[in-house]
Amino acid sequence: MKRSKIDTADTRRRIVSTASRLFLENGLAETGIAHIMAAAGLTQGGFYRHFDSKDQLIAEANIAANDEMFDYYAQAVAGMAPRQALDTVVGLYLRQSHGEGPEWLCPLPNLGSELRNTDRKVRSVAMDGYQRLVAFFTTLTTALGAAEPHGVADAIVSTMVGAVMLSRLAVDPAIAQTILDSTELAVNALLQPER
Amino acid sequence: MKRSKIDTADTRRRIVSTASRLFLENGLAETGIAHIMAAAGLTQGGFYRHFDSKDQLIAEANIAANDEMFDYYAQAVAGMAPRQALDTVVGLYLRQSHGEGPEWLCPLPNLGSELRNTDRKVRSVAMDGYQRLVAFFTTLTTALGAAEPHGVADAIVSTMVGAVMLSRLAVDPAIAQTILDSTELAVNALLQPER
DNA sequence: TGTACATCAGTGAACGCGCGTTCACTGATGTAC
DNA sequence: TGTACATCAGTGAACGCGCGTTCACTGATGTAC
Repeated sequence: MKRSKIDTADTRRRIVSTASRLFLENGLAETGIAHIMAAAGLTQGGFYRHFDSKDQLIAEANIAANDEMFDYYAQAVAGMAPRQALDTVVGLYLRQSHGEGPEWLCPLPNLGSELRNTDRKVRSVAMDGYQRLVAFFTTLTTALGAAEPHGVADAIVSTMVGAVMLSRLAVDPAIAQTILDSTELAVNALLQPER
Repeated sequence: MKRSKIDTADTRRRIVSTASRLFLENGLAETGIAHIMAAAGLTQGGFYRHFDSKDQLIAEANIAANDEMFDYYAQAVAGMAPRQALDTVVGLYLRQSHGEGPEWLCPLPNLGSELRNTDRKVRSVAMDGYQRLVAFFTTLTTALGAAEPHGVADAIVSTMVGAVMLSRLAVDPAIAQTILDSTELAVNALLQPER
């Protein structure tokens, strides 16, 4: 039966956020429409009242994931000095969905290689997330007086993305932890002023 | 009809190397058995004379990909001093299957997030590749007198894996190149002796 | 060394399954009067 | 404000398709004598 506009908008948001979580946890190919809709408390037939295709949902779910991560950052570093803000964000990124860490997941390390075989639209959403991360860190490295703020920001992002992807692939939790620890040391080293 | 033992072994190797290339280029889920067999000049029915399952082929294809990469490294750096060897391997890794670069692909950045949802066996093959990369770089950073050779090697590998994954996701080739360039700068910075 | 036969690599069709997508239907909502 | 009707969110079943896997069959190879 028809639903009120408010209910309809709620339902749509619920589908997107459920999908975002399932995609990030289990991968795009592993997560079917029927599974997403069931997890959102609906049946699969209703999906196409809200979205044209699975690809459209993938794009929106990635936008939502990025927005959630950056909103979290903005709140977490409000009022902090640049160096403290940078360390905080690196720590949050590396601890994403790891026990005590924040609950969001970044699409880049979690879906990375699967995103390569998607829509142009989805890829550009993913790269937007990348550019936002680099811009965020460039602001901080600039404030810290780095000689090449953009290059350092690029390197920090690549390192974090690689480290999170590898640590989630590791079967042995000790290896996963070592990877993350080495990344924090490396970020510190990259921020030492040039000699 | 039955084939000679030599032909049979040849066929098996051809299937593994064809599969390795297709998996790395197009992803595990995108690459079907029928597609692999056709690319190897066979029909899909013959697949199960050589392998028990697609998962077994994925594991073997990843082992083959790792072996090819490390054989290439061993040849490329033979006789080089540690610093030159390290720069050479970083350059080769970052230029994998990019125009002028080497033709192999490393499973970590190219299949990364897809490997997380596979067999325990496949995951451990992938992590073996990671450990071999770290061991390779640890030997070099130790020879270079780094204060924390293992930590630096870890960071170099995470950075390279993240950078290659991101550069392959980038729609814009200029961005892809910037990511790779920043990575070479970062590796240099990580190798500066501690102050 | 020659012959008769069992083996098994490879073929091509078929299997069941899960996927994304479509569709006829239901009935509360929102609108027109 | 009240009523009659069109809209459309959501249901549940069905669709076609491609996937991994199985199977009966073929005929050259390798083996036993």
